[in-house]
Amino acid sequence: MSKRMRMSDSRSRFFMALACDQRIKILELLRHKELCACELVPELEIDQSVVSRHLSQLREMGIIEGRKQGVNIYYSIADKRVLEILDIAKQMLQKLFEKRQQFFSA
Amino acid sequence: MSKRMRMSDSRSRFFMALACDQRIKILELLRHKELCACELVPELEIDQSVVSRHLSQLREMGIIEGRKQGVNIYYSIADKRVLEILDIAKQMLQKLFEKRQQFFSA
DNA sequence: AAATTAAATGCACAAATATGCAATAATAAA
DNA sequence: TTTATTATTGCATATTTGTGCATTTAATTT
Repeated sequence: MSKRMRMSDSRSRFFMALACDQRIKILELLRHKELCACELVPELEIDQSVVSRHLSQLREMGIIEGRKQGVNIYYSIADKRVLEILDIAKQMLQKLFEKRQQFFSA
Repeated sequence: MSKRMRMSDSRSRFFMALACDQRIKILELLRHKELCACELVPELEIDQSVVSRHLSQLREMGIIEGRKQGVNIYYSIADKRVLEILDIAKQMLQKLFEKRQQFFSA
């Protein structure tokens, strides 16, 4: 057993999957329509292999799912509740921003 | 600008604050009553300095807040919606677990 | 003032993460 | 079969993160 044991609880792993700009952007892009990796690459402006890995992570956590069609794999949100989480986080950050702004202008 | 630019979006930083066992445990401990760092140390079984840093991170994201009283700083949940997020994540993972178990026993 | 308790900070280090490049695998189209 | 397109995987690397130890700062108590 190492000195430090990170990521043993499932929820911390779940949130880790959301703790990345690109993956959040992927989820927002998938919010309304399914897309394949090759369509996501130009949007995210990172290497195709990196997009593939981000998609893997989200899929492993059951957040998205893939539908194979020909050479493509079309991804979509597997559990819509993740969108609820994204929305609550946005609200919380908005509130925090207002509170901090108020503090600095007082 | 470096080759890689992580963590520029506020939400990814927010989820990063939740992407750690100890910090989730802190939030669960604070769910019903406020506690000071010195009370959290024995529960988490990590160094006092580390607990202090975890608390800082959660506070910076507006998730918890501290109330100073004497030498102690009593921490509590600043925005209850984070508990909603924790609960939704738990539900999602439970569902995922059931789905995967079903898959492996089919 | 001195001692005590609590919290924060500087420093070093191991582990994890995101990334790009290159190569491979899988599938469809010619 | 060959070619083209798409997705995954192996490898190397820079950055980030979590951690502990030691020290410092802050506040109370003696």
